[in-house]
Amino acid sequence: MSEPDETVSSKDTREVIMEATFRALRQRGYGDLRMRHIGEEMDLTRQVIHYHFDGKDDLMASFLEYIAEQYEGSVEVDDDMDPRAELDARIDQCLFGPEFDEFTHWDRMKVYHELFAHAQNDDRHQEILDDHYEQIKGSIVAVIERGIDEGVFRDVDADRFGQLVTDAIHVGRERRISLGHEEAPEEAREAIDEFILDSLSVDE
Amino acid sequence: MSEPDETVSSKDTREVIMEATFRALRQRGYGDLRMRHIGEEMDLTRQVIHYHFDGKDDLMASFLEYIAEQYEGSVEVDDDMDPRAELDARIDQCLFGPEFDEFTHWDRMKVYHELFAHAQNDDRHQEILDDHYEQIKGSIVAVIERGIDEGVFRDVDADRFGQLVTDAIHVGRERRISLGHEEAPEEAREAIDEFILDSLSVDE
DNA sequence: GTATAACTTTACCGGACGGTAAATCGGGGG
DNA sequence: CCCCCGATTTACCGTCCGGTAAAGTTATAC
Repeated sequence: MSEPDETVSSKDTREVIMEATFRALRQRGYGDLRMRHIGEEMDLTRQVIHYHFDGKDDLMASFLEYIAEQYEGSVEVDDDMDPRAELDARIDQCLFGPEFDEFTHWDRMKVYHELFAHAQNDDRHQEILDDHYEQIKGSIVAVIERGIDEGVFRDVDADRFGQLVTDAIHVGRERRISLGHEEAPEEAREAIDEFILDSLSVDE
Repeated sequence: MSEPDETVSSKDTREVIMEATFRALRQRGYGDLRMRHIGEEMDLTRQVIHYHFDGKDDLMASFLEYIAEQYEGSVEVDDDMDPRAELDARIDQCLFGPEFDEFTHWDRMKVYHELFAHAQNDDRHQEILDDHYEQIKGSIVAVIERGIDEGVFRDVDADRFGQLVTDAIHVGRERRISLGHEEAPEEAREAIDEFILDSLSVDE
C-alpha cells in the first residue's frame, strides 16, 4: 500500500493523513500516538487511514519516508556557491532551519529523532533512516570533494570529514531535543568550525 | 514510592523487578514494554510491581535512575593514573565496556539510548538524564582539569573539551545502536583521538 | 439514468492494557 | 498457639486499542 496511487483525490488524502500524523506525533510523541489521534487531526475519520495504508506499521514507515523526503528536499544551495559557503549553508540548514508550512524545524527534528531512536527495534525504519543518513552525509562529502578539487580545501579523507560533520550536527540537535539544552545547536556549529572546518582550510 | 524501603526482602524484590524490567526492555523495546512482560521475566507475579512502585511511570523513572547509577558506578580508575591514561580509560569504558552480571554493555546502551530519546516527552526522565549527562561530562572535565594543573595538557577550556568528548561518545554509540553501524564506536574513538585529544597535548 | 469503481462513514468487535480489591501466605512477638 | 502485618497471589474490571464489515456517498463513463 505504499506505492503511489493513481487518482488525484487519493494522493490528496494520503497527504492529508501524513500532515495529520505529523501533528499528532508532535503533540503526543511516538509512544503515545494512536490511530484515533491522527483521525482527530483530520477532517476525515480515522478509518480512511486503513483504506490508504496497511495498518499502523505501514503508515509509520510511509510517514518516515515522507519526513525524510521533506528533509532532503528542503536543502537549497546555489550552483555557483563556493564550496565553503555551500558547506556552511548545508550545516546551518541541518541545525537551524528552514521552516515550511505549519511546522517548525524543531517540530520536524523532534519527530525525526524520536523515530531515529525507535529504529533499533524496527528493521524497516532502520533501513529508511540509514539510507537517509547516507544521503545527508553524502551531500556533505560531495561538497568537501568539490572543495578539494577546486583547491580550497586540503586533501583530506572527504568521507571521514563528512561523517564527522554529520555526526556533530546530529548530536547537537539531539542534546537540544532530549535534554532541553537550548544552546546545543549553536555550540555544535562552533565546534564544527573550530575542530573540523579549520583543519579543512588550505590557509590555516 | 521511589524512596528506599527499610525491610530486607522488599529491597531484594525491588532489585528483582529492576532486573526483570531490564530483561523485558532489552527484548521488547520501550514502546512495546508491558507490565505483563516484566512479570513474565520474574518468579513473582506482575502485581507485586504495583505494591512496590506507584504504577508504570514511577517504575520507569526508578528504572532510569537504576540504570544511570549502574553506569556511573561502573567507572573504575586508579587514583595514581596519569590524566591521559585516565581519560583514555573513561572514554573506552563509555564506548566499549565493561560487562557485568548477565547484561552486556550494548544491552545497557540500547536501553539507555531508547530512554534518552523518550525523555523529550517526559520531564522526569529528562531531569534524570540531564543530571546523568552532567555527571559523565563532569568526570571527563575533572580529569582534563587535573591534566592542565599537572602540565600534561594545554590550558584549554576544560568544560568545552569535556562536552566535545562526551558528545562524540554519545553519537558513536547511537549510530551503532540506531543505524546498526558496528564500526561507529571505533570510529568515534579515533575521531576523539585525532581531533580532540591531539590538540590537548602539550607536545604536539 | 444507471452501472461501476473509488472513496468515506457508521457501527462494531475481540483482545490487550494498566490497575485494584480482596484473599492468602509466612514469619516474628506475645 | 495465634495474632499481626508486610508481602504476595488470585480474580477481576473498565477502558482503550487497532482493525474490519458493511452501508453510504460521490464522480465518471457509457
